[in-house]
Amino acid sequence: MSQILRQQIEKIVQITDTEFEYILSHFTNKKIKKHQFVIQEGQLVENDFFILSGCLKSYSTDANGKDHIIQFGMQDWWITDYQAYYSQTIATVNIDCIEETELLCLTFQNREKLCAEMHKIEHFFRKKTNKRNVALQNRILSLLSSNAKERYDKLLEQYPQLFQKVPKQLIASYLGVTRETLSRFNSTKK
Amino acid sequence: MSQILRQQIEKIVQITDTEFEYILSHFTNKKIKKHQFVIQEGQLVENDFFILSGCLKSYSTDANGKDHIIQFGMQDWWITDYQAYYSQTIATVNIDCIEETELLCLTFQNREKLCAEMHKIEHFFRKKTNKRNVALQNRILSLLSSNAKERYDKLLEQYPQLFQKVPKQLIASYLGVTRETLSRFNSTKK
DNA sequence: ACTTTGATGTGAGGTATGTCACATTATTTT
DNA sequence: AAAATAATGTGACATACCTCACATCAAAGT
Repeated sequence: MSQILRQQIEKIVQITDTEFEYILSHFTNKKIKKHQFVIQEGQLVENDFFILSGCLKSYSTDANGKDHIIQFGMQDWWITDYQAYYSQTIATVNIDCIEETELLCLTFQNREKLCAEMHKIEHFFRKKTNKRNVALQNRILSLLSSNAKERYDKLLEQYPQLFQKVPKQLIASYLGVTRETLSRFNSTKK
Repeated sequence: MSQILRQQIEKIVQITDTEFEYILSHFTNKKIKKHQFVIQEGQLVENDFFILSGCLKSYSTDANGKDHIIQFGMQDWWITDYQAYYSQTIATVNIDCIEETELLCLTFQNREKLCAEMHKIEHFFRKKTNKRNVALQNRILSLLSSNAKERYDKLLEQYPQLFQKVPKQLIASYLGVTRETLSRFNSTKK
């Protein structure tokens, strides 16, 4: 199962069996049931999570009690409260499971240790973060330049797997619209 | 002037005079006048730009010919079309100068060379990108959870310097509202 | 200094999306 | 299988924001 991580790393840098064993020894395993929290607002964020299987969401609750989805997580993706993780402070977001999920957990200390010890790994994480940057920027652009329907269509096209796992009201929250508006896209065929 | 770059690097990793000289030798200098382009849609993106002085904007033009500001750039910030830069493809955005600007230019090849040769520099760029990630994510959250007025107030609070250099219509574009809506915030005092 | 160009303000009316309420249909849980 | 819970659809109405039009004011180029 943890081979998924190795595959992801090896898309960017080549590593030996021994090196992978060593890297993996810095992770811990966690299995989490549906509806359970991985990170809760106010808690210290110790880990970044690599998703072996399952599905999660990270979201922030605003002043009016409304949730806004920051990110979904599925197999092969990483998820945490990055703001809190990188600065080792308390979470401002919640992360919970949409379905039963298996994670590899990497503490900040272990991440920095690996990066310091193995230049290759620092390279891997840099490249990974670069990609994340581009994705985030595209989402901003989508929010700035497209209406709700266009954003919906684009997301459906880009991540069809997501729509099998995630209820539409969460998709709506991710896109920044109400579930009602999103629902009406099915009838209105413009 | 290029000491600004050194200061930024040394906030994250310590380097010697010789090391800095070496790093700097991988940059080229560029001076650009107001209204001139640094990157144009369709061109190959060779450089990432470190801003020594001045002010720039990067923006994307949508299907209806409307511009959307992706990022501003001021002293001490980096700017480029990251999607095109990281994948060494052609630009989908434009970057031009809001006022006369002085840049340090780093080609992708030189960036990768420095990162490969100096672990410290790879570390620096990783940390830098991490921060950028957090900023981008906060902007997404702001677009999802705040109305135009709230976004405006937050930006004004966070980057007051920006409002001295940049016309309000560009601020509007960055926030994802029309200049008219933004203008009305001055009269309406809610 | 004058002229052009760009930035800002403001009114009137339009539209996409939000809100609330309730019905219907799936999905879990017992 | 029944009961409870969550997800979805849809109507009526509200509203934040957009569009277009024109006036004013500031800045830049000659």
